[in-house]
Formats: sequence, structure tokens, C-alpha cells
Amino acid sequence: MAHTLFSNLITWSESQYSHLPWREKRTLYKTLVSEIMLQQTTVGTVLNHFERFLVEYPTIFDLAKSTEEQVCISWKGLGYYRRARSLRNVAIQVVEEFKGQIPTNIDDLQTLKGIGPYTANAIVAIGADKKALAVDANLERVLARFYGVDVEKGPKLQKRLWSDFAHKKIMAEMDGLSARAINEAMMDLGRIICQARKASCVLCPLAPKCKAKASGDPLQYPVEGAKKESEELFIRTLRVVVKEKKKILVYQKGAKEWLSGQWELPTFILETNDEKLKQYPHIKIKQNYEKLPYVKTGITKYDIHNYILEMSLEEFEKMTKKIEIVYEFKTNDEKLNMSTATQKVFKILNKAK
DNA sequence: TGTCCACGTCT
DNA sequence: AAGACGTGGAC
Repeated sequence: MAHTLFSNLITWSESQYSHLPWREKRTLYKTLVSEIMLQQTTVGTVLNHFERFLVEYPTIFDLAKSTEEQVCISWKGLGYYRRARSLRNVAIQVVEEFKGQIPTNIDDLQTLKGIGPYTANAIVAIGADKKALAVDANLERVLARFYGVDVEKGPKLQKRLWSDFAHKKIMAEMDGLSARAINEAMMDLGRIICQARKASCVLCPLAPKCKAKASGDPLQYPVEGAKKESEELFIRTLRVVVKEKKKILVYQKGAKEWLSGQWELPTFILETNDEKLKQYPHIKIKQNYEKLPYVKTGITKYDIHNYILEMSLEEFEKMTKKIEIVYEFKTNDEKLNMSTATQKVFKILNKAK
């Protein structure tokens, strides 16, 4: 009986992964924070930040009282900083509209900006242990394989899984089992055993009834959509270091730019094949920039080499006469919301000394 | 080192 | 509804 399979799955998951910090003494608040962190982010990365974040914001009221800038600083290293702003706004909204009690039904949760179908279901199923299914990319893959669904990956597959499989079958499996345990276990399975590019079927508790395993080629599910050719985009930036005593020259990124609100070294485009790019002003320098030290960064679809150049304030002012950005001297410490790329530049400079 | 890839929600 | 958003892991 399939029910036994899912019990085995839960046993496997609980024996190995109950120690994740958001699972220990689980609360709705820890679930909210961890699930927002886990959007687009691997468990390993979240492990590096979750507990510190909880020390800084032990309750939803602490989070609601904090400033946007402080929450973004606390979010450093997790990326997709819009999530940090959303999380704070959710906290404020929950305090104002729900007396600080995080709702446990899908509809109320989805009224909160930043909480979509996945996170709403995760909070209901995992946070409140009420019947729901949080279908992230892991679940999508596991379910497509288990049921052998050959619908193209993406929104179509999500819909198909939800209407034909997830809702009717998995939800039925939850009768008599914990919704929390089954959701956590399915995610663990996708993360550890039933990975996108590797399926360790010999270890899998669901293998006896898995259609993908039976097919002999489990990786054929989920079916990949046609990949579209996209032009490779590169940027070569100049990152300028101007020091004055213990301070460095930086500027704050605007609302519509990448990494909005963060502080960066003065940054200019030396060369790019994307003519529409408006993130930084263009500049020309006399020397061959390819001989300068550089660090690689990446954001969205761009391959970026950041060339580093130290200069005096006089030289800098001469170079940027026609540029209207406001640059200021600031101390580079933990109170400054400094971009990852800028931190990488300093790492390289310190290493060189 | 480089290259490829994964990943929820909003707009 | 296609593209934006950042980081880290696998090989």
C-alpha cells in the first residue's frame, strides 16, 4: 500500500533532517522566515544566516519594528533583497491586520505581498500542520517522476500536478499522516535523493511505486522545455577605490537599479555588449584595463568582470566631471549596507597586501 | 579556472 | 507572460 511508502519516507526524513534549525521547536514565525529565505536559495546558504537572523529578530514584532535598511543588512549574503523588504512588510501587515498572529489559511496568506502559492502552502502545511502541499521545484520534480507525468516542465506541469496528482493523490495520502512531516519529507527527498541531475533510486523510500524508476531513465522527468538561445551578455566595469583616512568613496544605489539601497564603490562601464544597460555610467580610461586586478561577479544574465583601480580624489574628480552621481566618504563597517561586489573588491585588495 | 545550472514572486 | 532579481554548487 502506498501509505506505507509515505510512512517510510517520513521516517527516513525525520531520522536525518529534523535538526534543521527552523524545524527545531517549529513556530509559524520561524516557518515564515525560513520559507522566504528558502525561496530561490539552497538549504546550505540559508543555514549560514537563519539563526543569526532569528537572534536579531526573535519575534515578528521585532521584525516589524526594524528599519528596511537594517533588515537588508541582516539579509546580506542571501541575495534577492526584495525578499528582505517583503518579509519586513509582511511582518508589519501581520502585526497591524492580524494582531501579530500569522494567518494559517492560503487565501489570507496570499494577500501578503511576497507570499505566493508556494510559500502560502508551506506556511499552512509545515507551519500549521494543516492539509496543504507546497509545490516548489523539488516537489515538482519528485511528483513528476513518481507519477511519470510527461508534461513539459514549468507552469503547465505545475497546473497538471496540482489538479491531477498533488491535490487528489498526495492530499489523500496525508490522511492519518502529518501534513508537516509529509511536506518536509518530500522536500528532503528532492534535495538529497531525487535531484535534478542525479537520482539515487537505490536509496529512495518511494522507489517501489515510482514510474520514473520503473522507466529505467528517471532523469527523463520532468520533461525539459525547448531552450531558447539567448545572447551572452558581458559587462566590464571599473571599480574605483578612493581612500581618505579610514574612509572610502561610495554611492548609494537608486530605487530602480540592481541592489537598490546598497552602497557601492564608484562603478563605471568600460565595455559591454548590452547597449540598453543603464546601471552605470560609461567611462574611458587611458590604460589597458585588462591588466588591472579584477573580481568576477554575476547578476541575472550578465557575466561581469570588475577591474579595480585605486586613485586620488583629484584624479577621480577630474575623471567624473560630467557624471552627476553623488559620491560620499563613508566608513566601511557593519552599519553600512555594502554590496557583495564591493566587499569582494576589498577582499582582493587585502589579500594583495 | 570556467561554464552551466537551479530557483518563487512580482511586474 | 516573459524577464528581472543574486548567489552558490557541481563538475
